[in-house]
Amino acid sequence: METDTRTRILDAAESLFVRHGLDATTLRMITAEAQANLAAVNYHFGSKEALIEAVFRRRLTWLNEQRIAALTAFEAEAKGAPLKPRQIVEAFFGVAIRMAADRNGGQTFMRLLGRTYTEPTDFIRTFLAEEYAEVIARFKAAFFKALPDVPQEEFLWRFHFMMGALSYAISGADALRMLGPIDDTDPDALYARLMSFLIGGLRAPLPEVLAKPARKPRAKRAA
Amino acid sequence: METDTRTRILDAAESLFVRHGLDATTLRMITAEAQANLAAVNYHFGSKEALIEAVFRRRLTWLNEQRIAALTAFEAEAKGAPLKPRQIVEAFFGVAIRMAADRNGGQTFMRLLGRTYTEPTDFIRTFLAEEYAEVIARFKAAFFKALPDVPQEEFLWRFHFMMGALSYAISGADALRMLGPIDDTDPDALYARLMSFLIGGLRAPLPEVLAKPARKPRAKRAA
DNA sequence: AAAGGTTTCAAACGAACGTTTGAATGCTGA
DNA sequence: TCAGCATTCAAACGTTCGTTTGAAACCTTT
Repeated sequence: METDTRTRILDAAESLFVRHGLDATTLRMITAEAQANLAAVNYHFGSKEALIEAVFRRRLTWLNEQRIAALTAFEAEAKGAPLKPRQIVEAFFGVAIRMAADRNGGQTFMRLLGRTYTEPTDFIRTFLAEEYAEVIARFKAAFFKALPDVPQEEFLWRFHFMMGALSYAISGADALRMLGPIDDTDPDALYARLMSFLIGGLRAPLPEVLAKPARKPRAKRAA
Repeated sequence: METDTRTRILDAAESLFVRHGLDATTLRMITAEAQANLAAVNYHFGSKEALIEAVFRRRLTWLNEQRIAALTAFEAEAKGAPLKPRQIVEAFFGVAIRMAADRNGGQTFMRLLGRTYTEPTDFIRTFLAEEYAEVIARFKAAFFKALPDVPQEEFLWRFHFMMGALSYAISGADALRMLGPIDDTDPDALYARLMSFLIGGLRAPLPEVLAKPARKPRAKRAA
């Protein structure tokens, strides 16, 4: 066998989680694809939950380190001056898009990660919150410094929307095909498209609802 | 009992699907919350899959009818002239946001819907594609007419990104809390924020990768 | 080559799942 | 009032899940 059992299980689990979801993927499917014995999962990882965490940790830790490294590089270059929003977006989302383009497993993993942000399962939420704590703190600080005129709450929402766009850009390939025939094989084009969209949304004029009017501020008769 | 068993099951299922996901929600949890017998699900719906479809169909059909009605109203008003992009965005995303603000079940449902776009399960994908076919066709046509200068493929991607932002705006409330303490109780503010972001992204300048350069068009040394 | 620790394996475990059954109960129209 | 259909109910069905077990196989070290 080329690689050891532990790695083969991680690869098979990652791939199957993307295709069928976490719950619908059984240990029997995983061990079959990994050409390992059923008991191997519990031997090497302890439980299915622990396996899931291991699958995420293997790449997510690295991804967030890359993000922080990219941000740190920009900050060193700026010598204390605020960064340009485009640079911060690049450090956070660009790194992710690039990892999603990596044929060596990164692609599979990012599709999994994208649809896991909104996963309701408790232990996953807790796990993700821990893994993201540092990177979120760093990027929040950088953005607040770069956009001092944007209210912080306003920015957090926009960051949230940007995460949604990223998530769909990466893992919504199937949902995308619902819209019509489309080419999603060119990672450079995807990178350019998403960055352009994100910057556009981030720099959009602020909505004028910062103070709440009477009842319905803009009750358009649309529906 | 106030409502009939069928409706109580639909309500309980909807609520539990949001909290635990489709797979992790068992028929026993549903019937317990609905104060119904376990066999009632199979009696009234036939199977768990059929129940899931019923939960979605109950509100999704209505939502898409509202979207088409809103678009039709704008088009009648415009008398053959292209709509303003803002109007089309309003008709598609505004209606969804408004439904997500509706306390009477719509809120719960939209959170469920948001995280189901990327669901990998086959029968759900097929079902959603059918439910969306008409509304997608109508809105694609309207957008192409309104933005003749934007390449169609480019627009489809932006529409896809916008769906991602909408999805997170509605169902990513938990993921949002990862970013810090934030108020997501004001639907009018959410509406204004998302619309502003979406229009900004939609109208962003086109990326300059429409023709593919040599190898790496912008290989920034970011990471 | 024997010992000791690590990894694999086939088999089985109890628990929980969706579904089915057949009898009991409720409701409606003649 | 009572037949006839619709609904509810407790119980059980067969399956599949994650996990455990104890022996076999493998690999290293002396």
